[in-house]
Amino acid sequence: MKMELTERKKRILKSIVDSYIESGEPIGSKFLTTSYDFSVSPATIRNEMSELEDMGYLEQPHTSAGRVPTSLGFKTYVNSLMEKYFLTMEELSVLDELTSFKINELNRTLEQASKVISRLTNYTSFSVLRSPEDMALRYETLLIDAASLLIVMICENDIVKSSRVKVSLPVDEAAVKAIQDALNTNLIKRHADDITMPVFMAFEKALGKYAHFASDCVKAVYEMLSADSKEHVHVDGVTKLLSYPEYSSVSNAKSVLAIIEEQNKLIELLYGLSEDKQNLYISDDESDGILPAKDTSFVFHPITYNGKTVGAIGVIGPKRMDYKKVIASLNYLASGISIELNEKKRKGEPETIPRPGHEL
Amino acid sequence: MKMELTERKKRILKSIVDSYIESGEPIGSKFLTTSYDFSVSPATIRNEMSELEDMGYLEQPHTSAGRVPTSLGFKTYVNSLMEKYFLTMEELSVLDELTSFKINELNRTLEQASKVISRLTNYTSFSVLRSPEDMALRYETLLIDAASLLIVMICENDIVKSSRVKVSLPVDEAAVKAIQDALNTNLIKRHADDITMPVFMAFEKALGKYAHFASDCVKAVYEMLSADSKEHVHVDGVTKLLSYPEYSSVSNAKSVLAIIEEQNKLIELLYGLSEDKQNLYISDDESDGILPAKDTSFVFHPITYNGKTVGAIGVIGPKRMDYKKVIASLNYLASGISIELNEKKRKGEPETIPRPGHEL
DNA sequence: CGTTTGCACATAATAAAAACGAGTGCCAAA
DNA sequence: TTTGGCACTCGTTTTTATTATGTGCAAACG
Repeated sequence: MKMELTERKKRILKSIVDSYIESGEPIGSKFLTTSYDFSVSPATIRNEMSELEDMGYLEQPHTSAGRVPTSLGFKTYVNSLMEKYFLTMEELSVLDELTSFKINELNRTLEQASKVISRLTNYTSFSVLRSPEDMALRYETLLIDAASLLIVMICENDIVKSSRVKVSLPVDEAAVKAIQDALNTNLIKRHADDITMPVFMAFEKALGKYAHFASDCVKAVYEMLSADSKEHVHVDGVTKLLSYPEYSSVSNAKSVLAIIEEQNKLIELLYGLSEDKQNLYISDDESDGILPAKDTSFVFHPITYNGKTVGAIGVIGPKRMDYKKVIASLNYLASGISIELNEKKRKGEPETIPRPGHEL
Repeated sequence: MKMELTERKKRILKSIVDSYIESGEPIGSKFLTTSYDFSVSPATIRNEMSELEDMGYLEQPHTSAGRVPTSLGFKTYVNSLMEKYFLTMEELSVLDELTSFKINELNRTLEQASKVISRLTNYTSFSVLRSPEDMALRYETLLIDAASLLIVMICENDIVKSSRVKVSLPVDEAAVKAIQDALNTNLIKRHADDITMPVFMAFEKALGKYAHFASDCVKAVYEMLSADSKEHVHVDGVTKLLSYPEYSSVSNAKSVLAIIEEQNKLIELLYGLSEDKQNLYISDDESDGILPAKDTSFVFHPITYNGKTVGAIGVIGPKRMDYKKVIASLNYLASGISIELNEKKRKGEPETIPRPGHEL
């Protein structure tokens, strides 16, 4: 059955999705004619709706109800039907809170972004900071006192981690220097699992007469790496989900909360999608396997740094969420963060830019 | 109306609470006689129950139902009636996972503890890391390259933070040294808000000819302090709550989830209670103002370090939670963590303890 | 005087039946 | 191609009846 998506069908579909987003209730033919002025009778609309249903854009919860957009319906709505949303001044000022409150750590920036998004859209939001794979790594060491030294791990993407190492034998500057050199030649792998026994032994050997510090140092590095190499997920506004009728049944609420809590699922999903260059996921009722949450959709936007995707911010909500607003907000924030990152990078080079006065 | 809590009343109350914890349903007189062998008739039990109700230990949801313990009932149960719970070998091994996987940072230790507790008890768990107020503070600085330096903040309680400062004018060892000295004399206050304009100016003055670095450095310190001086809350096993019938109504679920999300409330509550030397909170239906969650209780256990309370781990669940198990688990874990902390402290002093072999 | 027995009363939970209403599908006519 | 009319379906709500459980009380018992 081949069929054309005529102008009128488009308009009807758009109206249905719009109305459904607002009300959450199935949309009937009569409702459409009264509130949208199609200058045709309900019966005509019914015919069109019937065809839209055959084409897979709509479906009926049951015989005697109005119609509801399918996932396909929502997707085409997002991709070609919905109008652009222009953020109001108030909304922009909410979003700008983030960038005005400058934070060095990407980690916390993303958390803040998530908070802001949730507040603005009234959906649950999340942020993911990817593990910085393949980024160059180097170490600095610092003598703190005779019993402890500090190992500083500096990653290409500005992230700095440090760990204080307490040792039982006295250390001195020379030892610290030796440790630094040994670290920088032997422990430059990015993942905690890369530190195998041979690596450890090579490191120990490189330390020479300071080999007795090897164990403590490697342990510290191992901890820093393993804390760093896992993705950091942050979720905000969980309770907001529960305000929407689609989650008024506890079983539904539970399934979506489970996803939120099982953050690995979320990460998996993001990875899968970002390969597809897609950034909208709508959970299908036929449960395509990835996520078992009914009537739920995910929208997210990647955060890039130097062309690489270093994270994402996004929104989780009912399938009928206000996509135009959500997408507009995510775009705005995400590009803001990405720009800031890149600027910071530029600023990082020693270029003798005139400093602004102190701001506190 | 003055009344004695006789032995038999105690036994009846205990039986009721035990049964109610298990079933979650109101307990009737007949049920008690059949399952507990009181060698009296239901009518006698009824009389006793009626008196227990007058005394405030029990209440009836409605006329034709069994009885349910009140908050007072639960409290007396926890304080004097319930038997001690002995953790099984399996349970101990779950708990011991935590200590076997040694982590340096208190922060992550508490998170892990929270995870373990949630898994073991099947309730929602949380951990709070208090802001380290009044702890001594000092700085180390490190030259990274001509365009950036590292400020390391070392706190008495082993927590080390660092921030890389990028500057536009070239720095050298002398400058770094000057910065370190200036920091250690002028910025030793613990809270971000303590950095006022006069403090900043004093710091700038102390820097002498390196005053142009002042702004960037103070900004970095400010960020570290403000990230540090707020409490860190971690919550685990949220979805587990929803399995209990008391949260099958969405409104109830929402109210308790709101608390979990509004972490400030949680912190407030903990502070309030730890002053009272109490560590059990049962949300009263009359809503005593602090927390508006029905049928919910909180149990937590402080984590101490050098006698000071540095945090807490705890459990949130239905009022009828399995207190004996929860309390036993919390005790075990919390004391384990506290001991480890204190040991680490001792180990920190240079005492030339023979090192164990490397463990990876 | 504490305990027991028996019975009436209250009420939540469950089930079944009835009335309602919103919306479609289809057909014949414009 | 569109429209009005109308029967039909099916979820929702309301009503009514039924059942079950546990208490409270009074009178009887040891």
